[in-house]
Amino acid sequence: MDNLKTENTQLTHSIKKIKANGVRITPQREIILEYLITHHIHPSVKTIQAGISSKLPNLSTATIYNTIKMLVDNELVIELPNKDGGIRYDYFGVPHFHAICENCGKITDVFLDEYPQIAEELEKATRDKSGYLITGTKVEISGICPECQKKLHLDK
Amino acid sequence: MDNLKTENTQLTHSIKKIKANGVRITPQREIILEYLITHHIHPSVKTIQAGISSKLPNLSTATIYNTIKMLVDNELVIELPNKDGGIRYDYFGVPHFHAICENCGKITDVFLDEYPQIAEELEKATRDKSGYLITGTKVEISGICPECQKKLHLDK
DNA sequence: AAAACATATTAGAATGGTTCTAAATTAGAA
DNA sequence: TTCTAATTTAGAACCATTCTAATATGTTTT
Ligand SMILES: [Mn+2]
Ligand SMILES: [Mn+2]
Ligand SMILES: [Zn+2]
Ligand SMILES: [Zn+2]
Repeated sequence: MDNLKTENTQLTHSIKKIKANGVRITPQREIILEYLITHHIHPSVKTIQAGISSKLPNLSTATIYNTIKMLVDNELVIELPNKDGGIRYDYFGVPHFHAICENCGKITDVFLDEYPQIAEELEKATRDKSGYLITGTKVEISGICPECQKKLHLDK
Repeated sequence: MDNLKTENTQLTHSIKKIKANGVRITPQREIILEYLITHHIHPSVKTIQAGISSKLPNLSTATIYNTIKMLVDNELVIELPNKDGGIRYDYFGVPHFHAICENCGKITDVFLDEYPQIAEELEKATRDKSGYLITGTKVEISGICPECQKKLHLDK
């Protein structure tokens, strides 16, 4: 499995980056970060808590929120707020954008070679037209995922 | 003012579209819709309520939420969930995308002639790679608005 | 190694935006 | 005008997120 090596590398590099910013690594922080690196389901806080409950049975939700805030500040994780009031989280290694199912809420990664150039084009237009100082770009495509198309008899 | 004519036209057409779908028009609904068409600040529910309180002093928040849901179902309004837990709303006449200030929360429209083609390119990639049935696309550029750049002494 | 200090974690309370509920009102059809 | 289904309303309920203050842990200093 080549993914494992990549994910180990990502974990090592992320921890180094965090420490370089003078922030402590704790067992809680490392386990939450590892969960985010190894799970690509764009989990909510509740999903993260359930996913690591065997390793950290007494983990407080406050710690998850605090850790995520730290990871966002360190530009390792992005937030994906949704219409249902919750926020989902994504370890943002390789630039990509998202397809979101309006029926089941699933968030699917879309990797496109041209995406960085497209994002740059949109950012340049924003800079020129609005004068904003740009820090990041987010693209979300709404729709119905293949599984829900079947469920709802929308396929073919 | 040429905007006024456009906005009146948008109001008329929107009401026609709603009625065509068999939905009743009430004073509350018309006033909320008119507010959304004539204000481009991407307001929250609370901002909408404050903005029309002279016309509708007893307007319930439930009615605003219900009306917005109806307008979203009728594809006249889009929702912009944000990281602070709230949702902001946008009458979505001409396709465009948004710049969002991380400091003050302001949402600025960006109109770009090439945007519809770019959105179509991203949607095609999503269809091909993920099999989603696409219903809409959203682009959000994060950054610091010109006013906040001055406040924070980030300008020049 | 021990003490002192700074930082992080925890359980539970507080907050606040959104949704729900049930009674009163109203729009539009007949 | 009468009738009925849809809509509005005030306030309660819900639930994700933030806050609080006590406890625990890590880092640095002696
Ligand atoms: Mn992702
Ligand atoms: Mn807009
Ligand atoms: Zn789905
Ligand atoms: Zn600003």
